[in-house]
Amino acid sequence: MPVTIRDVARASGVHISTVSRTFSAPHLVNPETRVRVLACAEDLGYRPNRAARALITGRTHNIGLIIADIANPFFPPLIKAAESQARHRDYHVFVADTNEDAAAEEELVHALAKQVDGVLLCSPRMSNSLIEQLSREVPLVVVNRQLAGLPCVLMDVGQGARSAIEHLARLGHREMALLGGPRGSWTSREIRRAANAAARTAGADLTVIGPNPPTEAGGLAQAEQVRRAGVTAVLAYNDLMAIGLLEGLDALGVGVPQEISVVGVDDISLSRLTRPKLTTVATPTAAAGRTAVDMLLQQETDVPRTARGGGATVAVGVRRTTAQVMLQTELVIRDSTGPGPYAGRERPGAAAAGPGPHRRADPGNPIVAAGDVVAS
Amino acid sequence: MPVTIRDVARASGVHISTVSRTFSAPHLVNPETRVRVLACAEDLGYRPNRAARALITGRTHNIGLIIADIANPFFPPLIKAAESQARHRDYHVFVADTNEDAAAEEELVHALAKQVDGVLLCSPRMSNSLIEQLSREVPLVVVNRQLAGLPCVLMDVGQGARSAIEHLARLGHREMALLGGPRGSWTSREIRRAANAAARTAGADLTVIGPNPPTEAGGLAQAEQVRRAGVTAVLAYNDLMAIGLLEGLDALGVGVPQEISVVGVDDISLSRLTRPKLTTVATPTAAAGRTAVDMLLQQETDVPRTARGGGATVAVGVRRTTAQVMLQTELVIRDSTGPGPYAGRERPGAAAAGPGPHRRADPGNPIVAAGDVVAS
DNA sequence: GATCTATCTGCAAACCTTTGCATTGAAGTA
DNA sequence: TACTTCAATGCAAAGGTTTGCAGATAGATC
Repeated sequence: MPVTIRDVARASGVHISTVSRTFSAPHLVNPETRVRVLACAEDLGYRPNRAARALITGRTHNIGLIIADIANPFFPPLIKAAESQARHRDYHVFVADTNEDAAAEEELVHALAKQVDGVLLCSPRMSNSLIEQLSREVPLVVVNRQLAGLPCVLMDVGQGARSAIEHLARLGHREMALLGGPRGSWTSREIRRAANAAARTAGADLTVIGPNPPTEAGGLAQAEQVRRAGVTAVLAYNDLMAIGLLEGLDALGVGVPQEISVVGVDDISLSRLTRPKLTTVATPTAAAGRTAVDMLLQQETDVPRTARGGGATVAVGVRRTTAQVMLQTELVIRDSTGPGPYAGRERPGAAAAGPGPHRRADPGNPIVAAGDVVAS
Repeated sequence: MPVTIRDVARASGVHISTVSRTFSAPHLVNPETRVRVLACAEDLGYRPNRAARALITGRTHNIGLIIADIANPFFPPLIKAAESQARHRDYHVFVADTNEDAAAEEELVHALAKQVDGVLLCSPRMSNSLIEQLSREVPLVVVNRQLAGLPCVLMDVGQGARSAIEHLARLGHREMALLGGPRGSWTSREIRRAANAAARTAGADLTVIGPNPPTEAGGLAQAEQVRRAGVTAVLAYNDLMAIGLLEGLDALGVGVPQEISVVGVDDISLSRLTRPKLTTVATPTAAAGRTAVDMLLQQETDVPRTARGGGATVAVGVRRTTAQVMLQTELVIRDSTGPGPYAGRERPGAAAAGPGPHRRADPGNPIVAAGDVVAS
């Protein structure tokens, strides 16, 4: 039933290799023949079998995109940017969701390995060593996690957390809490590290609550805990949790930002819709998606697959350049943060929320830190 | 570099066919041999090449899932349900997003065709005839669109729209508006049809505004228009638009539900977070995802691929059973609807929002309408 | 001891392409 | 005319796997 290259060859009276070339190397075939073949192909509804083609060329023109949780609105912009970038380069993106499950991640990488030319691993939850091991099976680009020797796209959440804490300190907050993210998240560790340091510098106390599932429910569940902690400001691992917290505090009758200020991370579109509107650290998700695709495809052209090669084994210690890209974040001040108990006191220059920094439209220009790494 | 079945065969001193059987038909190989082969495979890190396997078996154990817009929170529950159901059946799901673009849809079906065993087409925007044509290339299950001769999973949005209009009429509204969805959407047409009929029955006027992009921005953009229409109640094509409208009305200083009542469709999780909380028609998205996967896999076992068969062409007029499943929807009354200008007047029994129907946890039990269809 | 069975394994074709090399024929050059 | 050059096409191997068939070995039966 499915029409193959052979059918087209028979119909147009040429050899299958000519049909093949009509599609993959048109300049090698006589224009007259070409039109005839194309007509027959069109007639029969022939489409080259990509799997068979991949088997011999070693190129599928597909990219795998593994995501911790599609339901998290943080990811769609990244996905869409990756898809659009890939499309421009004549690639397709297949997305898969792991439900924040490390085992599912590994499973998916294996499943994708031979069906794609590379995999974008977003916010992985598995261990570094496993990632390294998998990277030997299929080209990998890691997003939101730093790994020596592997190409990574990072967002400077550390800087973001620092800005957030400084913003809160300037507003006169001293007792703060950090609503931590999920276990195994590099981003969560970065935020905690930076927030701790910034709090110390600002002379503020920071209570860490967590780890928590990075969802609205995760934030909601800790509202009581937050109130009991006696803090006047909270930085949440992401907007979803911040929004859940907003809800929880509202249910408890706690005023935001009158009694407690809340800051999120990500600047998902939803954060503009809550009441109060959420102050948050904007992360350049779209730029991350684009960059990740570029890095993957770059890697592909650097190290062409040995499709036909066969014979010689690749020498150990091949020099491979792996870049690590760090994208900038930015604090967006909205309505969920307000003056704290120490506003205007002691710390000169600590005014109420002034006309703070503003969100630039998708920064896009990375601070690049590239390095040569000797592959194993 | 990539280790193949041949390497394992060499290492364990057996023929490649034995290695193959060790994985795909273990009972046919001597236990001793099996453990030896498995040990070697483990040692070398061998994983069967799924593409090559698919080439000969005709089965990829992959399912394609084409989605109009991943950023729409309506879809993630459907995606996750489909993934989980597929996983139970030892299948993987690859998701692709089309940005509501009909051309991208077609393109993606072609790209996926030979790499998956079937495609789930969710809320397609392309024409019926094109869908039918594509269904000859790869098994298709259509979600959110009714097509004779193809397996479909539908949600009874007509019934939902009717309930919504009746609810509004009972509350004493007479002048209503419908915020239409995107062009090419079956769901949008269904809602309009049912809403019109229900409004007529209830003696209410219904102004249709649209078509609109099914996004928050789409709803926001029509807020002014809604106010000018002089209506006291609005039914929106989906929650996203309803939420945008809520925002827009708020900006215009129009009270919801005091001045205008708003109803959405979908019951996305966000609709519980807005202020006021959104009254909406809950659609069984998770059940739809599960059902669609089941129907696709059912179809697969009904019509096994002629992997080796070759010779005989399939007879024209093969009898194929295609089921159409209709899933129930349910009105969830929250805070965005309230009494209208005619509350308590004229229509007996029209009280203020009473303890209305409540959301059941994922109905899941479909009303099935199956039929035999003669395939072309 | 001969025959039969069951169990295990090997052989080779098949799936659908791509591609290096060989072949053909025509056009261009000396 | 004899030669080279070039464009267009065919040939056949290769890619990694599955699977029908046949061969081999061992044990069971008479």
